[in-house]
Amino acid sequence: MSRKPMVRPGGRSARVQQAVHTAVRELQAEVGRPELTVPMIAARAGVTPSTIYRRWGDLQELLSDVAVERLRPEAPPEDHGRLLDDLRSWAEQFLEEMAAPTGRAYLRDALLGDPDGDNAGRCSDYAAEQIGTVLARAVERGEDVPDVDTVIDRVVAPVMYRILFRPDGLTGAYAHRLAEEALEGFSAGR
Amino acid sequence: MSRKPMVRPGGRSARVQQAVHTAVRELQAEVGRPELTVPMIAARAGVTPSTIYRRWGDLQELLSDVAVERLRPEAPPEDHGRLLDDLRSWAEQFLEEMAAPTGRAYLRDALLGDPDGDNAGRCSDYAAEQIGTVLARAVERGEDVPDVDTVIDRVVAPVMYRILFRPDGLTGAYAHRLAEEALEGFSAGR
DNA sequence: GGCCTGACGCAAGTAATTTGCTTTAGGGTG
DNA sequence: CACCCTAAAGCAAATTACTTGCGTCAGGCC
Repeated sequence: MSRKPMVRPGGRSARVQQAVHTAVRELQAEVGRPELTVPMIAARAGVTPSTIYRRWGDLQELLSDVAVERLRPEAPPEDHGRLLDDLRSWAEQFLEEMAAPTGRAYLRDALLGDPDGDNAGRCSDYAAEQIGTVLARAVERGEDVPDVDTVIDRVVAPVMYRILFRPDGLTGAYAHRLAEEALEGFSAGR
Repeated sequence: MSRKPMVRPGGRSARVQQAVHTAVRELQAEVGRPELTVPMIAARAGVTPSTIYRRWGDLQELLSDVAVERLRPEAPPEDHGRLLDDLRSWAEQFLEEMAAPTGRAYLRDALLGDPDGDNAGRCSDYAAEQIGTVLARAVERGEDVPDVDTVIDRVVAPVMYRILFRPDGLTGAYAHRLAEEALEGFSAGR
């Protein structure tokens, strides 16, 4: 029942979706997010506005789609050979990416135009996947590890909460501390 | 530099603000959030649309204002005579309030139309204040207590994260567990 | 009590959104 | 491979929302 159809690559829908997404990214860079309008995007994408309205409903849902795409991690987390180091480093990068002005903007957009919580769920899945990778590696090495959910509660949630609700004074050190505390009581704990 | 002036009660601005906020709440109940429009609110409040646009900028900022008001806690947390019980009970109520459809909607609105993060900060302050009260009482009793920030990281943040990103399967038991874990290592811990 | 400022009302102009109808691309079937 | 059938796109008119300039008024401050 989503407005985002599962289009096969190569079809016309796919080309339109591609063109529109590209147009959004280009225009975001050129004129800035607050000046963006649906007709402007449509013109750039070589599409009529009504197409966008019909497919995405409104600007916010479209931006939400684009934002989620950009929040998808591009590479698996770095491997430092030890859970504590992996998690610390991942948390730090995660925080830096999300707390940067551009990251925060994407995050807001992703949450914003998301009536059914679908895109938000996707963001959460990305993080869970990354953490799953880190933990799986540690298990492979024979380390004793916590649940993915525990790490989400102890690391991801605090970072997100602070980014969204109290955006001041976020440092890499904070991310490190969270990672360490999340591992207390496990073999990887300090 | 906010668009929300600190109007003294009794002035005309105050009356307009009051009328508009009331109109928003009434119409939210009557027609539902997605059907809300600025002209509709203006008509109900007995005000011209341009007044709303000039004062709030757009619908989202107005809704954000209204939402923050409704998220303000109405009473101090219950006193059960023991930190663990106080925190458990508070966390449960907090979760229930925020996870309910209406609470989630307010939360989203509050975050949503909030360019400067001002309203989000206010929400966080509300929670911090409530927790501060709970902890202060415990100190009064001679209990050993964690920081407000620790409780926020361990209880508030996970609840909020799940509400925003993974809205399924939230139960009071989860809130209890978070409260208990937040107090581990303190005199109130189980 | 009389100015002065900031906020509101009004109305005209501009831009965005919705909608009904037509056209077309491209997948499915024989 | 050609033909239909449907989902999605184009087009254009109608509606609705938003912006803006200017006149007016309330109410705070001498």
